[in-house]
Amino acid sequence: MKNLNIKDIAKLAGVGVSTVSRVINQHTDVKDETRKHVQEIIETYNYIPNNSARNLKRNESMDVGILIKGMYNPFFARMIQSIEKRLSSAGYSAIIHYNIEGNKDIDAANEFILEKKLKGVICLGGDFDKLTDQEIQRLGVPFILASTEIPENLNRSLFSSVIIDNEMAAYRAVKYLSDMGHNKIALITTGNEDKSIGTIRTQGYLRALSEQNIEKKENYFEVGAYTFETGYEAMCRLLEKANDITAVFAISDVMAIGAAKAMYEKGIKIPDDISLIGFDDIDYAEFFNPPLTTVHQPVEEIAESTADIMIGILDDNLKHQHIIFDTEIVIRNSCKQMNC
Amino acid sequence: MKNLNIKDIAKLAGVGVSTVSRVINQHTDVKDETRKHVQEIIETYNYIPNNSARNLKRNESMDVGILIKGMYNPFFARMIQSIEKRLSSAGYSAIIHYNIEGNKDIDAANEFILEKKLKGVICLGGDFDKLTDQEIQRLGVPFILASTEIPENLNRSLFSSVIIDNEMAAYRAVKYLSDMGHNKIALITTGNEDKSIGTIRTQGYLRALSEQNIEKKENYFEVGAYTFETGYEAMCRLLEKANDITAVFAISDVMAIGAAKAMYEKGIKIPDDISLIGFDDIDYAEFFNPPLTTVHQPVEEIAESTADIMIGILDDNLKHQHIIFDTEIVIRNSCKQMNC
DNA sequence: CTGAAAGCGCTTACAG
DNA sequence: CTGAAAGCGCTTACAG
Repeated sequence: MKNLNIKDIAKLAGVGVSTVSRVINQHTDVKDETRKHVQEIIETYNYIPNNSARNLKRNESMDVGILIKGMYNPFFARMIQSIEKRLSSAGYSAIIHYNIEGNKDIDAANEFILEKKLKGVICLGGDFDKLTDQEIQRLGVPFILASTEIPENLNRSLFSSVIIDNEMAAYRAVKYLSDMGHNKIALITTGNEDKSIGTIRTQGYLRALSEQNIEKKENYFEVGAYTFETGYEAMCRLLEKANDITAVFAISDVMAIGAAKAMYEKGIKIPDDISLIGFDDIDYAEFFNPPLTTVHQPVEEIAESTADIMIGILDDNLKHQHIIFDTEIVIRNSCKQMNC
Repeated sequence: MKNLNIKDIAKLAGVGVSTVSRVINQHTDVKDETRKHVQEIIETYNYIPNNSARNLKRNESMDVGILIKGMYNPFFARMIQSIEKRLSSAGYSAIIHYNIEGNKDIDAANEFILEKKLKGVICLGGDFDKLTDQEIQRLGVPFILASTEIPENLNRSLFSSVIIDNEMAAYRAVKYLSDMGHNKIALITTGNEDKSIGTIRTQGYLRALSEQNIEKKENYFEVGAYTFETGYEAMCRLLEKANDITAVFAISDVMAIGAAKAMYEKGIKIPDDISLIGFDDIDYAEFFNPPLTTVHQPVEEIAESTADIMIGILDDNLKHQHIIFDTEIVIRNSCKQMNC
């Protein structure tokens, strides 16, 4: 069964293709009678316009692309919803595209723009380590990076960014433990494949140690990969090689919770024996037992700012801007003052 | 800065557009020298072919679409990865599309097929309540439903499905509680907006009660919406209106964990005071405290079967089939024998 | 091995 | 209010 095209419908309806097109696109300048008739034909034959052809011909859309890397990020679903809502109340539509791991993000953005004739692109996550000014300029539309580390060498006037200060947040988390009297603080971080966020959070940990004059110990380090299992395994290794630790900072809640499992299995009580602090404040954190002390990510705010910047640039020729949200530690019960 | 098209590249390279096209598409019949030269021009000018034009012109692709409804489903990310891997080792590519809530799934499938010239479509989740044979036939390509309830009135030879028996699984979960001596078993399910899975699991609960001659009580029912918060709130209400319950069956782990939080807050111990059983066996279930007894979803198996059926139909003219996976209860520590 | 030309299915001036 | 025609950027026979 061959699919009908606009020409077939025009013939069936006894009108020109332009008229069918006008009906499809809800143009007002069609006689009511004609419109109804064409609509009937369309429904009867279940005609669906071909999007490729539309995109190809169309000079312009009202669409903003959301390019996502990292399907597992627990925040992205909520951020997308929030961004989508704002964009649409400003008259724009969001088109979501998940970029495959291993695909260069800036190239994906470019293709996305060309194919969908996008008005702008928002990136959630992604690796822009080697991004150049030239590459950004080539996009030709407003470009916003959200929740990803941005290279320092870039010309800031070419793009926007909405992030948190990961280094500072990690610093504060570790400082918090230190202030509670801990000086044997292990770190569960991510490995080399994660070039951005994990590395920066590790830097915050190191700065806190050095400012508090706490010696950095090699055996206090372990590496996972943003999953429960790897957090669990990392903690098992830590308990083997560093049985004197009194606190653990995991750079993601998911890994923190995996680590907690390892402790329970060994009969180690949180926070009585070891204090545990995570990062992200995912939904689970609050519901974990004991509720997990962690660094809160202002997910809604990031999403809303991102959308607002895009809309601002598109509507008012607002300039590009760079927003860094402050983070707060959410104190729950998984950390405890050291006995003196 | 205008974007270059294939014609511009052809001119710049001093060749015809067909040659550029051949280079882009890795056809073998181009002189090495020519190919290299064209490739250089493409890189220098950072030419990116327009996908809309390609899709429009192309008669056929080697792509299978994965149409997803419900970004929050914790399993879909893993399923997609698994399906993608299998498809690609059979020579097909997966194209992922997230359908927006409120959009009719069968229409989205149709558009998707037309636009991308898909060889087949796999649906993860989605609502096919009112699907008709005619609508399936109109797609014109193999159609597989995975992890979603399928209407009974459909002609089974027109599509495939890979699911678990949700009714039986829920039945067993409740039977398990009953076998442990519980007969005051509350249910946290989903509301009317969830027409498929929630309703079926509720039916399993009801059948277990009736077969065990346990009276169904209105005040043992509460409704949430697949989130922690709604699970928590549902449990709070349950504790108000049904303080004699000894067990709770939540139709999703996420809600079960929310419910657990409510119990902790009230000083109710799991499983000593109330037993708790969930559904899904999400990663977190094992790491919860106490580890959550739940119904395991064979996620990998569902994904692999789905991919294999698609490949089979595409390659060997295999027929459509309907697979129902058996589920097992994973016994952890959140349920306890009643004292007699 | 290469190029000119037709055509994929639309939208949009343009003319009426 | 309506239709014929050009053209979006590609791919693919076809001819050489």
